[in-house]
Amino acid sequence: MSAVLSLGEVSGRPESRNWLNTIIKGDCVAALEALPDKSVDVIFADPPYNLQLGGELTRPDQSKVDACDDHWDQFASFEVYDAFTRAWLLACRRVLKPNGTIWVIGSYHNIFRVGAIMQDLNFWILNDIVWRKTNPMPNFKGRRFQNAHETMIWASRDANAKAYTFNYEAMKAANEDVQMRSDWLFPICNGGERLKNDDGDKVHPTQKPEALLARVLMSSTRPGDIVLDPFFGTGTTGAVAKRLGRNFVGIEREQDYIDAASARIDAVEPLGATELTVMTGKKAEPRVAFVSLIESGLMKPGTILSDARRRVSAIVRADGTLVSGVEAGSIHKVGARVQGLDACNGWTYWHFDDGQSLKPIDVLRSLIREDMAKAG
Amino acid sequence: MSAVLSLGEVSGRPESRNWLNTIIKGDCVAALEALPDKSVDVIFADPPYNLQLGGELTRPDQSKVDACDDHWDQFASFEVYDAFTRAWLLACRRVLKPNGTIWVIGSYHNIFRVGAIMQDLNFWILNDIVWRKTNPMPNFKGRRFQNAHETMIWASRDANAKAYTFNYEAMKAANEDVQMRSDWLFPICNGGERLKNDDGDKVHPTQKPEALLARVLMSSTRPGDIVLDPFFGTGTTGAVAKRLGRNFVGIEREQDYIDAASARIDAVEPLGATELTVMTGKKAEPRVAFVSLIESGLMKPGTILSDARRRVSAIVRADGTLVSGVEAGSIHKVGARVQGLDACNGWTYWHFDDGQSLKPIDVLRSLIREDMAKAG
DNA sequence: AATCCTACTGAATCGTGGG
DNA sequence: ACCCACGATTCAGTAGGAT
Repeated sequence: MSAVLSLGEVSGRPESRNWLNTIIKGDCVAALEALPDKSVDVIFADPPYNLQLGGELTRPDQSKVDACDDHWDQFASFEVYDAFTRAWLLACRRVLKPNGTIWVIGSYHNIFRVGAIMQDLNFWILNDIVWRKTNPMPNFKGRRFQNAHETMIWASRDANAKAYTFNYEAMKAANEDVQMRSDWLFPICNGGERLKNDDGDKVHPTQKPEALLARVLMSSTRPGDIVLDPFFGTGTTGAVAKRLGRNFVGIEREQDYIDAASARIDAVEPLGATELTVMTGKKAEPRVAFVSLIESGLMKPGTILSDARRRVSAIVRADGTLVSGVEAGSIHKVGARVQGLDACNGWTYWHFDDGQSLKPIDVLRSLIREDMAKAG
Repeated sequence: MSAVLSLGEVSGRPESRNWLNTIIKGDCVAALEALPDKSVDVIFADPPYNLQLGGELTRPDQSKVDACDDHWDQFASFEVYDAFTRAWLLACRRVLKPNGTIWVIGSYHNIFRVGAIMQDLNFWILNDIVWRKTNPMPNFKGRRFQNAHETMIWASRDANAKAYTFNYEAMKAANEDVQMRSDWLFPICNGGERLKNDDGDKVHPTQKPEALLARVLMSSTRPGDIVLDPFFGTGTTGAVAKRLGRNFVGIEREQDYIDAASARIDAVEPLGATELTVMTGKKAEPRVAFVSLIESGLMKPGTILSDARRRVSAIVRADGTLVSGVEAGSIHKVGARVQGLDACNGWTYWHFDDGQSLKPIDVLRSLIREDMAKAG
């Protein structure tokens, strides 16, 4: 079974990390306070939604809807819920690395309060993501629109944390080569994935689908990252993290949920390194200085470069700068000046003649990068 | 031109309503305070989003993105924005009829604060609606998911206000005969619908598509209702309200927007009554007592009724009650008892044999209702 | 064997009107 | 205010048994 730690067993010493890939049993805020500062890369939080349900709800066939009326979802007032929310978000903030990000999922019952508090605590919202359900529960009384989605807030630690992980190219490739949008379509957690106890009842009333977590982790973490889930429940976050080669830490109060999560995670087979290689765009690739083309002999000083239509030309100087008429400077700056623009990507703007046709100098950069990759 | 009222011209006397189908020029809160209590059916509000833009944003081709950097979208802090939001929401609340509803649209920059404040002010959220854009602006820097949606909150005045308007049947009919979901797909406003000035520049930076407003008003208002828009802008709400046979009131500070809105609304041709007839369900039809079937001779005492499969039968008594075995009572109560359920719609459960087949007694109720309609 | 029928279920702030 | 009768209202999917 996956290790389960009681609160007293958690080592707060940064070098220990005995809490890695374990479930910490205890209150969310107390457990968070046992973890060291700036120790996790990403947090996924699925807090109580504070549904304020009235009486019972029946379907048109008079069957009863099995509502989420668990004690842990009950709060006396908005004030109490807000205080709870502020406490766990603040504790999360301390544990999060400076360039880490946090995801919080909710519905209209709670997500507005959560989002406002996140902003108040200086988290910087990067996106709100809509999980569109393919198969939501209908509105049985015909008094509202069918509540067919939930909302996730994705935020960095603060507005200045620019170096958070976002696997833009991988998301784009996974989405027919267009940018991944802020609305995602997934079925609710059903069928074989849904954990049931011996009586055939669901173990947890609000188990999230693994596909949702997989997209969250694939987009905002790298293999080996540490993912914290302060409301672990039956461990969807842990199961997906393990499968995707990420480390997890879960916090959970209820022993039933811990037992189910632990067994579930044990059964997960991690994917191999090849499957996990994240598609990266140019951003993640090493920077190449234009001068290194000259240094490596791929480009000779004095070479004449031009734009794709040979309307503008420039001469390569030995120091890696370019001259075009009166303009001199980097490939980017000169490219911008000759076009009268503020900026320009010189790698794609400037071309060289290889004897047959004009090719962008970017192809030479690719050769350099291949060499860099071989060198490890 | 549509009438434009200055603040002093607004009549606060309930019987005057000289502000109907006008644009009130002035500050939002001040103008709201000039309107009488409980005087509007629905409010649609598109408040400033408080975008906190950093520097300029350029596309990959180095063209500049024309951001919404207007003075009215600038707030010094979250506190200032919150105070502003609370003030206009509170003013709206007083003006709203007890069974009225309010729509507020926003993005992740402001919608969480707005939603939390709405809850604090005791508005009762009915749905959050996601407007999915078919053609959102891309994320040019590749650092986030494409922000492809905006969020609307639909709320009643308080939790006890149950008699708000929701045209459930019309929405369902408009959606391939399944319930309308909380995620709506529309293009952003451009092309001929987008108002441009003589220079070809857009008149308003955030003009909303008429299709969005049309669904809002078709779902939550009836012809003749009064729709208030406290941030009228270029009058999309007014134009759609007029077209759909609803009355509008707009509040706007900027003369340029007022001029554009006024001319725009003048050009709108209202639809006729036939086109505007709202599809309704059984809920809207008059109640019929089962005994009136007997009184009118459509059903004779002693008739034997059964369920659709002839598994259960019952005898009609002269007083409009039913007997089935030991159970006796109304068609609903006996229907529930014989099925072991808490409730049952006797009109659809019980059937009679017309010599050819079993028909639900509901067809007889329809005949009664036809007679009632003829009689006026 | 393939198809059909029935039962069940999912984070739900889910009615109206007369006495 | 509460109480109670009336009677309106569901989509996608899974599971298992019947045809």
